[in-house]
Amino acid sequence: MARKTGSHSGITGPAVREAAQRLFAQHGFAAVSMRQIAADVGVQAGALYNYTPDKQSLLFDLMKTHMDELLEAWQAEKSDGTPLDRLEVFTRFHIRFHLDRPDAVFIAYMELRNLSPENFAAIEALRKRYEDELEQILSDGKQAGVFHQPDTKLATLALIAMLTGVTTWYRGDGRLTREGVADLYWDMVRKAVGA
Amino acid sequence: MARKTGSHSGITGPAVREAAQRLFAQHGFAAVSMRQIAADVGVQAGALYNYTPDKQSLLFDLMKTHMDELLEAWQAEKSDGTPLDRLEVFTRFHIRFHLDRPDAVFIAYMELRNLSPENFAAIEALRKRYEDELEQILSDGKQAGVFHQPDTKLATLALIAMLTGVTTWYRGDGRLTREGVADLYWDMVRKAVGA
DNA sequence: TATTGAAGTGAACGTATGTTCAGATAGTTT
DNA sequence: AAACTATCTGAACATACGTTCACTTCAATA
Repeated sequence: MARKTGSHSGITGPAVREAAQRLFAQHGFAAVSMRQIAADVGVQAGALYNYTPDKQSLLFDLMKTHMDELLEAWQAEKSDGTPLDRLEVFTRFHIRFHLDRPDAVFIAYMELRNLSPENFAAIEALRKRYEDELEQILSDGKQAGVFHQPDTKLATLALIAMLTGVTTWYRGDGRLTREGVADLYWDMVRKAVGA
Repeated sequence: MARKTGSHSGITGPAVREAAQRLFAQHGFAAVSMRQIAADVGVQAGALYNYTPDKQSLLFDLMKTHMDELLEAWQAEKSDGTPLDRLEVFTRFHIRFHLDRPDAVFIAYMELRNLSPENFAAIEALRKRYEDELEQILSDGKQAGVFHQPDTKLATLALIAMLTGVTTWYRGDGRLTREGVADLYWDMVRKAVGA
């Protein structure tokens, strides 16, 4: 957490978090040293401790912020239409949000092991809340007779894995636009639940 | 690589690889020390260097062996039926193979960043060969008019991500059997490609 | 029984780690 | 101009790392 206000030249809390996010995503949490992060923001290692109590908190802050933003963005985007409409909105939202934050997504999925037990539980709870949003849509759609997945919980996990996978291969300079990718995933999601 | 034959009490090459696999999967490659691996097999750190030239080679051996086994097992399992039959065989094979090796799968997907460039290229080539197996099935099925995915390459990546995701949540003591899980994934895969 | 040689020990190597802190630096306030 | 205070440096702390190696151990061989 940053101090009140920078008084001289100075780096910023966000700058530290951005550098950490980039480096953690590129090399992994355990493989990145505080000195590397410091060098990236142009400062000595000791100065980082004005912005974070320790390295572990830096990781947790990144993951917590990411999950909070995910849930908040979804609350702002979700709508009240038919299950089919809601599923399409969810699919396109998920693709867009994740393509916008490849580093944060990578960290959120890969560095869970490096969290302390309490921190891990906190992140898992947020992840579950997000999964529940999709599960509710699938559940409503099945009740309405428009979706036909035999197991709603498994379908939830399978679809999220499929959608999140986009971050592992999509490159902005490839043959597909972001909208094109979303269209194609939506086609598969809709069919997968039998709608 | 292990020496010819143990002459006294002795650990074994496989024992070292198994300990490394378990620990790498649990805590991550960079977070596990050679001393931890040594302690796990009941030996001092220096003794490990009778079985591997260095830590990096230990990781590469694990990933290479995993990918070789994956491709070899698939070659033994794949059949010559209709595209729909072949897709079902692939789906059930993938689920079964991956559920049998959660640690190896975890490492193969999470530790790519810790490989040297040459080692990375080698693993990526093997992964691509596996993806091509599924892509060929999807391509044949589309040509035959039985599958209807608009983009075969994306469908390949999406389906593999969906199927591989099973390792992140499946626990043997849960409510679903391995066969039940395979049935449910097969239902989604079939529908997702419009068959 | 004497010899061999692979397997393992335990200490050492140089280097790197996360974190702390006294002191220097320099805007801001009085 | 003086006092204040947030910021950053640079050195130091204890600990850990991957790797090497002279030496011991001990089953198998001759």
